[in-house]
Amino acid sequence: MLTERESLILQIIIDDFVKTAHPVGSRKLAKNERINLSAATIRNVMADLEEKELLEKTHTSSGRIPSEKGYRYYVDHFISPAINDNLNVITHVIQDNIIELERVVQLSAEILSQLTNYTAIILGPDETDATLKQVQLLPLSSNTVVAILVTSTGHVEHKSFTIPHEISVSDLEKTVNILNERLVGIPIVKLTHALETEVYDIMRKHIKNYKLMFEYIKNVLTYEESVKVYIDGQANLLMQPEFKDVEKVYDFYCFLEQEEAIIDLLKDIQDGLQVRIGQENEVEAVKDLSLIASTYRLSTDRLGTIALIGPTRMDYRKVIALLKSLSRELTTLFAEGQTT
Amino acid sequence: MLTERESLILQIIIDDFVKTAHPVGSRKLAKNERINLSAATIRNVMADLEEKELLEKTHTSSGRIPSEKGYRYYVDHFISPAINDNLNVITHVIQDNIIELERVVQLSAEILSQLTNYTAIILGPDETDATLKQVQLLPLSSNTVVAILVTSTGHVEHKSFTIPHEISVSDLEKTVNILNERLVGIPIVKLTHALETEVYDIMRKHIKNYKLMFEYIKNVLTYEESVKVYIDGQANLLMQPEFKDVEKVYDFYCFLEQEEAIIDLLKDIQDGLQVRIGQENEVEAVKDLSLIASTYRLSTDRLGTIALIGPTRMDYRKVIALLKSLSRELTTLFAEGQTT
DNA sequence: CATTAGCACTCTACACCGACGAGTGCTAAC
DNA sequence: GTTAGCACTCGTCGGTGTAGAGTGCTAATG
Repeated sequence: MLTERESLILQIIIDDFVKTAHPVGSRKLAKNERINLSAATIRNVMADLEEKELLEKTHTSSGRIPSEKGYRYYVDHFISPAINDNLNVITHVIQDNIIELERVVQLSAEILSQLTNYTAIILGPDETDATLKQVQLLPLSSNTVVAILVTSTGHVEHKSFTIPHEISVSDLEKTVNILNERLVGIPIVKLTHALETEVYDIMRKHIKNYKLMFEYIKNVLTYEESVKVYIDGQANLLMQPEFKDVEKVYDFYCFLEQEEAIIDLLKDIQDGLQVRIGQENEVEAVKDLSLIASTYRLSTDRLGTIALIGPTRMDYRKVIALLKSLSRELTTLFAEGQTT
Repeated sequence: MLTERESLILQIIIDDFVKTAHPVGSRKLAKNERINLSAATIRNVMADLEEKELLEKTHTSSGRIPSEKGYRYYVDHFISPAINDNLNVITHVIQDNIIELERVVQLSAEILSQLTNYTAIILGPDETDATLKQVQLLPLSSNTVVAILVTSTGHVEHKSFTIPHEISVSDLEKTVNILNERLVGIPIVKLTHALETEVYDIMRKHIKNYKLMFEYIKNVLTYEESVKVYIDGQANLLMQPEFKDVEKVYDFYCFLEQEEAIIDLLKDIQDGLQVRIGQENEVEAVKDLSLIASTYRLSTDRLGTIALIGPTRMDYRKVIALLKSLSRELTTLFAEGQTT
């Protein structure tokens, strides 16, 4: 445990470093109004804090910078969990009283990244246990068809195909009927299986070109990614001094290009708010960045994730308050429906 | 016009500079097998080429680098328009004989960026003159609805809403029927107008909460962006030496974050292949990069754009061949439908 | 007359040096 | 316990010198 004085100094050092990105020295601290100690005393305290691994030096005679452990301490002890000012960030922006869910999420990412100057990532809910609500095959021209697949959660997937002449319109219609009869209500992930056990035989009886048709249907019903990823403010991080060398930028951008990696990073964010500082992240490309993540609730059983990525030197207090507020706001927004 | 010798030297200089990114000097050129001249002679030729503004120096005693005009000359004179090797880049990759259009386009962008190490941008076709094919409102739970809108071109748009209790399921059904009766076949851009002239009165007669409902419908039918943008290989450019300073990276990435800007950049790419070198681009953020763009045809009247962005020091020959080949390939792919 | 060898010149990249300043740790005095 | 003072460390910045790559010009050459 830290003494009162140590706490104060650690806090001021972090606040200062977050602002300036320069190591902070004892003289500078001594000038701070909140401290009435000489530089020498402060040096002693700083030495103690360094011994406790909360501070680091960049070289033997430099000022101190917070270590990751230092940030961790800051987050755990200096940020009151009670900050619950509802900032109404979103509600302020939505003038329209009609809420289009996807748009709201996208907007949230935008706002978040603009307000913080970090990179915002929002995941839609995991749709893996949704069930099939409806299948539709709509012919567009003589040889193209658009297939539309709706899940119980309102997720819509569509694919356009060019189809061979062997397949007739009436066969398409018949097939859709069969699918809707047999497959509605089945979990998305089990569709391909159900297709083979439930549908194949029926198709064989009623459809002329059933083999070819079956291949198409299988393709339509093959579910791909289950989570939607929204990113905003990618370029923001480039302005941070920790990104001055292109190497780091490259690693990070490669990471952002892979949706799976992003999902991987955020997969174990459960209820509540999490802060992961530097090495605490398991994903290599984020190991010298910090992640603040929280969940929001689209409906009782559909959880989305909302996150910010920035340098470890990050304004945790502000970001945490913001994210907390936003995730709460999103949840109530989706729960209540529109606010007339 | 250039002499034989000048042509050769210009060509070799550009080829070399494209490979190494270092200014090329006379001694280095003299060693090239394709040239049997002394360094001094070459220097004279280079001076001539510089006078014609095809070459530049980075400082008084440096080797030469191509100017933008030099690249332009290279592209116009040294790249035979006849390169028509069908590389079958796409067809090689699609093992599956079922073609999902959107996936193909996405895949193309991926392949293109991987093969070239530049950034690939593909635009879907302009959908502004498509007409409405179908509207659907599917209730998901007591207070959520998903609206699905299909155009004649197979474009599917969907929006999820939370709706107030005042609106009943039967009213929803009635509304959808009215919409499909009255609006199918109308161009997307004119939907909001048609809604007010054609539908409002009918709704008033048949729907209980017609005013509120109308607001929702209006929202559903409001068309947003008309062109889809696929980007791949954003990070690629970071490896190019011309991106070593973060400033440039920042500008470029800000550009990529704005879809409108991208569409703006590519809007006047018409039939055929275009090469825009550096300043030839009108968009500020791309003024020191080069753009190679071509069109592909999804169906008779639906044109998409496929483009590569890289440094002006670019392997034009390779890129042009590749893009030509790919755009042709896409066009035939979509025209023929699947190749069984 | 085109080509080439030679030479003086220019400019960059790089390493090195020294001064300066910010900061530390330690010790002795308050 | 706190502070002033001092020696010491290290990074930054400007200047300086050298090596190397490259040029332009001129005079010699075939």
